[in-house]
Amino acid sequence: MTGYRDIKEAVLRRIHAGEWPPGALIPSEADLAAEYGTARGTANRAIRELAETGLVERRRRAGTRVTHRAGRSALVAIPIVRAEIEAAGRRYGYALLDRRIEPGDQRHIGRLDPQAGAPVLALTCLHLADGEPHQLEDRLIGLDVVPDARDVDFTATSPNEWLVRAVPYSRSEHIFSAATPTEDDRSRLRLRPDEPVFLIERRTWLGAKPVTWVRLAHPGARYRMASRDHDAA
Amino acid sequence: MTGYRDIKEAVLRRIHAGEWPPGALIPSEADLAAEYGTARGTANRAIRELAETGLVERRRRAGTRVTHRAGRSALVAIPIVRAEIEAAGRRYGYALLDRRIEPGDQRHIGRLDPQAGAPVLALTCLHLADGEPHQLEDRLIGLDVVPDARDVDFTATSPNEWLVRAVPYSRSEHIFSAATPTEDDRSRLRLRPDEPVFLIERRTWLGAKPVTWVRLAHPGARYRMASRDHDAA
DNA sequence: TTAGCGATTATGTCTATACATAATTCCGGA
DNA sequence: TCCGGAATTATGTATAGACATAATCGCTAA
Repeated sequence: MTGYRDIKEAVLRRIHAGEWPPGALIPSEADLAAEYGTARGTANRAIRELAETGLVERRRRAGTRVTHRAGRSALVAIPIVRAEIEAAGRRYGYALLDRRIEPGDQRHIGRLDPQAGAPVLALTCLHLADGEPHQLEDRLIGLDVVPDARDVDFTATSPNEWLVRAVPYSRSEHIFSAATPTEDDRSRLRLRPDEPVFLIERRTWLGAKPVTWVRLAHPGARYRMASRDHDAA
Repeated sequence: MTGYRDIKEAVLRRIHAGEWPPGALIPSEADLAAEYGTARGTANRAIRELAETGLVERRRRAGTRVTHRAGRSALVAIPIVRAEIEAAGRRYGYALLDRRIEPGDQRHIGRLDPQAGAPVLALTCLHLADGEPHQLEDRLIGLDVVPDARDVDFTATSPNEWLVRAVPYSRSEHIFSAATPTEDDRSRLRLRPDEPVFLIERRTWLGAKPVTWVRLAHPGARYRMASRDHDAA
């Protein structure tokens, strides 16, 4: 039985083999269905999924063409720090360094962007791997959007772990960069002289409302974020 | 007419509204189809696509549950440097700094991993934004896999632009990190004292054969890579 | 020559039905 | 009580047929 996966793999193989170079028109769904002896729906699903990964582009009436691979995307998984450390076979440690409730004001503009006056929970925590500082987390949580956060014991549960379980979100934004560490970074992450930090800034929203902002600082020389992407199949 | 998009949006909305919190079981395809007055295939496509984004998880017989958002993935687009610079409204500049053909040996292990003895094209180029150094590119191309690269004039076309047009690939891997610059980085990127670099390392394969390895160094203080992800819809 | 319109075509989506497959539940026998 | 197999159930996939929609092609008339 030929399934949509078989057609997908076959077309993928033929593209990689150079049978259809970038820009070339591949056979129509009807032709592929006839060639592989399936219903058009099966060929449709195969080619539709290839189009979703960006390998081909489809237009009604004009047919399906192999994409010129400008600006392909990579799927980067940003793991929960604890899972990441444990997956590497290291012992996870966690400490809450600071907890404050502040009125939302100018200080938070460009980060959480809270409604004026809405209270903001500010947390600072440290994640350790085998006792070594691994990630310094500075977080803001909008208490108007997530009132429950006020009563959580963040000495026991890290904000990340609590949030992903308790609060849904609809949109997120990540910024990656390399930076010269602040004095805080330097002492809390016990950085070597001149060691840079790898920064991830993440903001998440639920609808239009900002849920949380977080700055994650890692010892740059000791941190790597990896991703793999496939053409599917 | 209710389409699969409508069901997708409706379910998404109900999850965000808290009707089905993380871990909760959502109605079966049959129930959703009945509720929205469609065929099961339509509900199937809606929920299947939500599962592809990681919002829900599906298991045969056990049903569909809202995901506990541990380790969600963000889709990070890694743009072609020229497009990135021009999109920011800046003038793109490019220079080839070095070009060599070397026999593949130990030096390339862990990077391109070429077949022993296969020739390797090594390129160093600089990408500029408004005349300022923006990205330093060190690249290895396996000439056994991509023989055409030997005859390309890389003073006119950057390797990236040529490769994405001319060579398909089936798999890629990215590593992001922050690092202390090498002496080369420092002089060629005209870094300020103690300014770190933001590094992207990418390797791509065609089937089992390594196509290219590249190290992209950016002035850390002046470079940011951003991504946005949505729940779809 | 060309503007415009209808025919054509490939993709997009939906339907109803069918069978496959994985996983849980239930029930009976040892 | 515990084990194993059968029934049940939700998802996974395929089918043939139908109509919608976008875009192109080609013909006709101005």
